[in-house]
Amino acid sequence: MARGINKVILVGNLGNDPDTKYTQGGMAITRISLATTSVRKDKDGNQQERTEWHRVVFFGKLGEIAGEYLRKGSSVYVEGSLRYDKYTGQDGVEKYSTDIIADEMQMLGGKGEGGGGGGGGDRPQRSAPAQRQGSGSGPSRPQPATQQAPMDDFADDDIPF
Amino acid sequence: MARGINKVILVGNLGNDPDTKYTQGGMAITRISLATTSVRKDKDGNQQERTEWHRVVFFGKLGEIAGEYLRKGSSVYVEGSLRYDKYTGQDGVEKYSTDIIADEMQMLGGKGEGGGGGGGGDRPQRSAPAQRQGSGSGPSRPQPATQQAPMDDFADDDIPF
Amino acid sequence: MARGINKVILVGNLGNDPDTKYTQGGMAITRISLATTSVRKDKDGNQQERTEWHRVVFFGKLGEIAGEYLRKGSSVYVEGSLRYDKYTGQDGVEKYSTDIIADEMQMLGGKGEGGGGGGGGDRPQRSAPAQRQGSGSGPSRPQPATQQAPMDDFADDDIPF
Amino acid sequence: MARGINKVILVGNLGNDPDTKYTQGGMAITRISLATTSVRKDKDGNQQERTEWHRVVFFGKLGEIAGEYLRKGSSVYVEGSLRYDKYTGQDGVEKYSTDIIADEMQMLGGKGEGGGGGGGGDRPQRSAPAQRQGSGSGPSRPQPATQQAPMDDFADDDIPF
DNA sequence: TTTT
DNA sequence: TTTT
Repeated sequence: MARGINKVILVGNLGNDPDTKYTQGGMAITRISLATTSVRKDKDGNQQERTEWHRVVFFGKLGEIAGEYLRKGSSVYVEGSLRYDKYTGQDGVEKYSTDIIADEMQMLGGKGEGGGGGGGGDRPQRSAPAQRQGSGSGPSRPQPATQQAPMDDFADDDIPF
Repeated sequence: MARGINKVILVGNLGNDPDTKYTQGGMAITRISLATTSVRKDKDGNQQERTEWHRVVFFGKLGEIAGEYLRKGSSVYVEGSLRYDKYTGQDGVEKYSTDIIADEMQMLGGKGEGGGGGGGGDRPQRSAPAQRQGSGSGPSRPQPATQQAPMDDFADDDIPF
Repeated sequence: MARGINKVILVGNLGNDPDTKYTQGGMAITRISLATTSVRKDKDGNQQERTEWHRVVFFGKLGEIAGEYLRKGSSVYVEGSLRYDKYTGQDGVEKYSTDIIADEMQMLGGKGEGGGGGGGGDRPQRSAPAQRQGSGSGPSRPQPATQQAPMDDFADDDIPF
Repeated sequence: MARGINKVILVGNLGNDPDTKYTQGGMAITRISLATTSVRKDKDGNQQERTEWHRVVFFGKLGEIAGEYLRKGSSVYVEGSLRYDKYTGQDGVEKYSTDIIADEMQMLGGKGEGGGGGGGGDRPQRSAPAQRQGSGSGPSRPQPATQQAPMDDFADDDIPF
């Protein structure tokens, strides 16, 4: 049984096109970088902005939809949970990453929306991924994420807890 | 104006007593480490548990209340927003931290509840902090948190965005 | 595809024991009345309390768990969505009801917790409902709920949208 | 102190232009009717849609912003709490209403967005309400809301709990 | 890196 | 009554 609640709700814009990969078992894993901006007045009365860049991960069916319909600039609602990971970088140094594992998504329009797009968290008929990419195959765009974490070879087991 | 929604909702238990410090201006900053556990069945049908340790930060009035009433083991509801920071460690290496900046809190009872306690996000009359601790004063308990970030000297400006 | 987000998050206490019924198809439908209280200071500086009584409905597996483990006084976290219904009362007058259709639940302890209880939103092994109750069977406790709506005969189709 | 959590999160579209009134003390009270639609497959495999119409109320500053920037068709994020009211209709019959008392709002664009609009939950400089309407003054558009509740004369005290 |  |  679960103990506790771990819930994240985001509405923001993508800083880049989604990055979709597939596990050896064929499960889609799509990553996006999502901006939310807040404002406060500092003590001098000036407007101060601060943008957080959230690393959001979509698995499976949701990963396919996200990869197909979201684009740089898209506005999206995401619901999910926080996952903290620890890994050893190529430089041998321990690093930490924070991801939001999405379990619900809804497109909200906004600039960057692809051509025929539409989509949503519950889309009934959607096309299959255009093609399977083996891990490591294809040009892997640089990740703009705040916290870099490697994500190259997936087991099918690499799913959100 | 804010652009986007950045909201976190947690219900979990404290891994340690809260850690309260005060800015030079007297503002309380309380940190807790909050556990949430989820379960899934792996492909062999075994129950697999995974615990996330969230770093939650309370500022000002909420920081005083959290520091006074929460204890190791306490169960608490927290609402806040995600903040990602980047800093240079003492070893000169760039590091990243993720905090949940709380803006609402509610005690839920459970083990670890202090003596007369009570408290809540809106508690009307509460006592002032017992004493000011200069930064760095006192034994700083080891944090069970996933991601270590230093937090020693605060300006009064060091408040959530 | 869904259009929009309709989400409710509650933490509160049950005003009565749960009321579980079963559809002809054997699906459990459990209703609880959940209290949340807020406080504000009125203009005279007096504390003013106000309690909302939420009608929460659990279907299926969650309905069985809720009926088995929740009790009057139990503290519980509920996540769900709002559903507004319109029906004609026995007096021939049109009436309206508002329900929260739960899709997640988590017990938080507190007074009223049953004997061996435990439970949670994801409990793996739980016993089947002790017995089927035909609609109308058994003493139907008075509901403290704000808005009364009849709920006697269910089709198996009477499930949350 | 508050006991419990009572939180609603909505993303939807307005079915009509907002309805703004002012209390005698000059506080804005804006009401909107917000649609969220969900879909499920019935047992015959057909897509079944269901739309909920939420009555959302904005008070004070937020009421002014909502009244000024939202329009029929606008897409909006709303966060608030549930409030159930009971009143006696003009026919002498007791009735019930459910409102979401908003405490955060964010425009999401979409059709129906007014002219120069913009706005958001935190908008720094915004114009004052065009004019004060005494209660009862002006043609009060019919409310499209699901549950009708009278709302004519406000005391300044008529604010969310 | 987004967006308004 | 909205929207996709």
